[in-house]
Amino acid sequence: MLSPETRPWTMAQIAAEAGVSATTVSHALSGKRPVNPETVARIQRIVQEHGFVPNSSGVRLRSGRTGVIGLAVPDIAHWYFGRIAKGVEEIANERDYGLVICGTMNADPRREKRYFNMLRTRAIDGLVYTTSRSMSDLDELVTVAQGSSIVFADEAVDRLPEVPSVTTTVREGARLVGEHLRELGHSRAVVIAGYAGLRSTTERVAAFREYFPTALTLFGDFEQQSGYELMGDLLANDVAFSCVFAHNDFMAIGAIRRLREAGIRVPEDVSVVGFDDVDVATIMSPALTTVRKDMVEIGRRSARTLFDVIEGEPGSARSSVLPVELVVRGTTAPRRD
Amino acid sequence: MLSPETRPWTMAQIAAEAGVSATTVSHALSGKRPVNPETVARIQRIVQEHGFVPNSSGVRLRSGRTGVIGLAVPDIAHWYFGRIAKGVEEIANERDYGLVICGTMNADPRREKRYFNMLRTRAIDGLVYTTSRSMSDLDELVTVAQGSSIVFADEAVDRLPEVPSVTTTVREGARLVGEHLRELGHSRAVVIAGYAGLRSTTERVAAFREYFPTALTLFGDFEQQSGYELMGDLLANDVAFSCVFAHNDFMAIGAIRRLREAGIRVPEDVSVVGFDDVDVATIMSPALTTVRKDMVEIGRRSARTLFDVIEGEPGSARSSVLPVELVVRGTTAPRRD
DNA sequence: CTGTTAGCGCTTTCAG
DNA sequence: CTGAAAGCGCTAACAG
Repeated sequence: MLSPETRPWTMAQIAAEAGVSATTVSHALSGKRPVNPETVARIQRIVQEHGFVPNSSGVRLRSGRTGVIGLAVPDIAHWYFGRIAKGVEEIANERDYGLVICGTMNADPRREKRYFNMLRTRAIDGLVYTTSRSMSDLDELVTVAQGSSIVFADEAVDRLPEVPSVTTTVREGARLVGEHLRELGHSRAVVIAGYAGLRSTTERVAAFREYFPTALTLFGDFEQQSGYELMGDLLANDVAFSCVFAHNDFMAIGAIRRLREAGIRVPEDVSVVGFDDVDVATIMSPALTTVRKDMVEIGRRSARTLFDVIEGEPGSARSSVLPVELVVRGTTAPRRD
Repeated sequence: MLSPETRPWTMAQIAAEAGVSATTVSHALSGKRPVNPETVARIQRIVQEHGFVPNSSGVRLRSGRTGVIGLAVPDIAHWYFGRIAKGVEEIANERDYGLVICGTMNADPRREKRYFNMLRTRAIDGLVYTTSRSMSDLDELVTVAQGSSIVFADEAVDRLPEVPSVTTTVREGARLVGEHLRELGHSRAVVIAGYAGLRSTTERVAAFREYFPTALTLFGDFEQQSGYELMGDLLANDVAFSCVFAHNDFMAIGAIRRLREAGIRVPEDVSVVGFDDVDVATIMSPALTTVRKDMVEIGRRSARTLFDVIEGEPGSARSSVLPVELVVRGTTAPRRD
């Protein structure tokens, strides 16, 4: 770019310069076999001088490994997946792996094909896969999963039970919410749920029903707007309720906005609980009662599990389920008639 | 992983199976030279059957290109850098490039070394570099920048004027803020600025001074907490002001929180303006008056510029400066005595 | 239309 | 302690 043609030095050139063979340079740098200290010193000097670093394509072809893992997320700009990415990146970096991010744009098939191919072409050694909705091309994933290193983060895929996953106790989270609202004296609840196709949605709906068996359940898309609109529908239809369980904080925030516009106070008239514990939950006023999921930890754990798959004893990679925690803040209050 | 040893097929094996040479397989797949249609068909079939895809390490070693670009960001989980990443990813994907994300953890030297090395080892073809503070190891960057493809996103580096950058008209943004507050009748302002070492900070401070020449300026770190604390200092010292210009929305939000705790109303008693226009700015109430920067577009433009550097005519890559826009919402109001 | 050869840059036998 | 040679998987020149 700046200098027109700065072809980097090759090991052979360094070797020539040092008056030794490439083999010796290789070993001097890796320490994988004894080399005369003087020779090492000389090589080091020349390496320093030219800023030589072994070309990674050569190393990769030779070793059959890339030193890179992939992370597939629907949208990297999303708070939720950003946190996961942070955790994955942290561990990858620790292990001296690179991380390539594949945005799936909410399951755009062309995009998905692309990172499946990265696995197939051995451009990456493994993949952490996340999704916020049901897969567009599950069949292809099933094929690719054979003989590849994959870990599902946050959401497992039912059809692939053998693939390790890192999930959370969402069922327990929903129970905590139900219990909390019951203790506050509420008896009529509505649920603004996540995607209908996700296991985590089904589980939460079922668990919440243990406390509110007849709770009306509407399915949204995890975006604020959908919480807003679904709440609008509820109000337009005169549904009677004194509390809302939203399957994530963004939808909860949207629902609260809609309630306020209708002159309904939160938490005085209606209690609202979210899920995930986004940053905003503490900023808003009143602060949002929610269920905390440690997204960064999900990322970390997923990456570690992936490395178990890649480097560990066969079968050493185990699925794990991380705990969640109810955080009671200001959007829930005792029922008032 | 699942199947114990599924070594992928090599081109040579496919060739043997098809009764042709590897060369022919290569050309049949790439179309770079005519191949007998029947032969092509046969090869296609075998390729399909075994799910063959050319090993990328081989291709890379041969071609000298990796088909991957890097993105260095302080923290991928941060709203700001997530947006940039989204834009970069979008364009990379469009060009069939992979994107590796390098978290610099706010300029951790070990981390920075790591992705500089990726450039050096030719593990990536180019790098989009962002920073939120002054560089930890500018000298190393200067060295690496020689003969490598780099683009600075969002913040240019003064010592490297030849490196293309994509920035915004922050100066103009600060002027708009000054003008707006003047028009509302304010005469005493304080500034909660960004890192002192950044050009964008200096520029904004200077531009705002055109309207409020004596505005007290405190430097923060772009985090909410710092806006909160700096506002605390201002209050503790009885500084007289009726409006605040914060260099980003998070600090603005922190400052507002602190003002409220002190019983000072926004915007009735004090007007507050942020910068960037984060999602939360619209959610909070009153909604935040701020200056909108299109972060995703910065990402896109940076990636395009990087591809100009990598693939374009030498010298075809140009720095660009994107516009910003004042968004007047609810946290600013006419001065009241 | 097709094959042979060579070589990208590296590491690892095997042989001194 | 060191080197020569082979080969990872692919493709471009050079022959047919």
